[in-house]
Amino acid sequence: MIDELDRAILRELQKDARQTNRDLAAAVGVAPSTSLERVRALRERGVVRGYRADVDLDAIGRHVQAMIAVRIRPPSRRNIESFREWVSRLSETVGVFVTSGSRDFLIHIAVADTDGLYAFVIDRLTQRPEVADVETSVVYEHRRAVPVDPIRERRSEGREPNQGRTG
Amino acid sequence: MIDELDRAILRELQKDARQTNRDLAAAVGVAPSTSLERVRALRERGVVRGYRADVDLDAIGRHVQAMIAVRIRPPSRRNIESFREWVSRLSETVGVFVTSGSRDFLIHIAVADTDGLYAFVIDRLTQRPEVADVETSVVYEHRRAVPVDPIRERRSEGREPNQGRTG
DNA sequence: AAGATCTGCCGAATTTTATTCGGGGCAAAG
DNA sequence: CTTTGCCCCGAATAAAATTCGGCAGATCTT
Repeated sequence: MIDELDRAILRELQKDARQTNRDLAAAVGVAPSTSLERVRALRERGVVRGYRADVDLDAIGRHVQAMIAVRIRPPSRRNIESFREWVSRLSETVGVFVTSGSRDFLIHIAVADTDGLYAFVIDRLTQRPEVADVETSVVYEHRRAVPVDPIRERRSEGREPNQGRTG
Repeated sequence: MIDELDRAILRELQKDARQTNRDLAAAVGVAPSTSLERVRALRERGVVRGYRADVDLDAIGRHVQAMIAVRIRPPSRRNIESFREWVSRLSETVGVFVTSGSRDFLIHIAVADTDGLYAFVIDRLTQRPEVADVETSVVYEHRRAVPVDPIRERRSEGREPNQGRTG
């Protein structure tokens, strides 16, 4: 389903999703028309959901990031989904993880300063009656990785990419 | 520093970082040459760090995601930085948060299945002597948000964008 | 208040890139 | 050994990015 050429393309598009198709083709070692077709297929199959700018939160005035663990009581579907929708829409929210374990949500937020962090917790979160418990951790650093490598790939029946002629 | 036009551009580039500059210009209501210049400036100033493809982890065979809280003992700079570098490079790792609070790291991973999750914890993490405590939470869902809106903006001396002539 | 100056926007011309499409090689199937 | 299918390639066309001279409005200067 996903061959080595696809993976190479995904790696490149993680590094720079806006590089020209010519550069992409050169980087992965195929003709531009080939990489164009592969990228189109990856999008159509939903492997690539889209392309996003990577914005420096500090540069747009959000100098403080935090991860907030929240417990919902009772953790009914109704409460979970309702809270998820609500928190996703807050302007402070950068990401939302719905989790198992002792906490139901991990909310990644970015705010202007520590006052903003405090205000988020005591003004926003505690507004919600289903929020039973909150634990805040300041995020000192956040790094993203490039998850494209094959993970203990189960042997698939798919063909490897045809190398064809090279001239 | 960041005016409303910049913010509109950032919002658009969150929706689709690969839309053509013409479309971007139309979406934010300026000429293509103007939006091109703005985007170039945003990149040069470091507001936009780059552009990344949004890859569906499930579609590339990583069916299980988890958030793993790790405590490092002793939490010395040496141990923290060494662990951060090491964990960032693992193929399972999607993101790494360095945090305050009772845990020093939050590691977002994506693996093939629950076996892979178990293996990550007992084979990888416990290999490291500085890892004192590990707590795993399965991630049922992960949503990203679009953090571009102004957050309690301090009044800055920057000029608002000149609207100029419209014809 | 009037002129000078600066900033940012515009639009046409040029350069670069994306996109399309017919054809060929390799591999598996018959 | 022939057929079939898949993937890749490269040239031609269409579309987009990029450059740049010039203008409008705001601010500064005198």
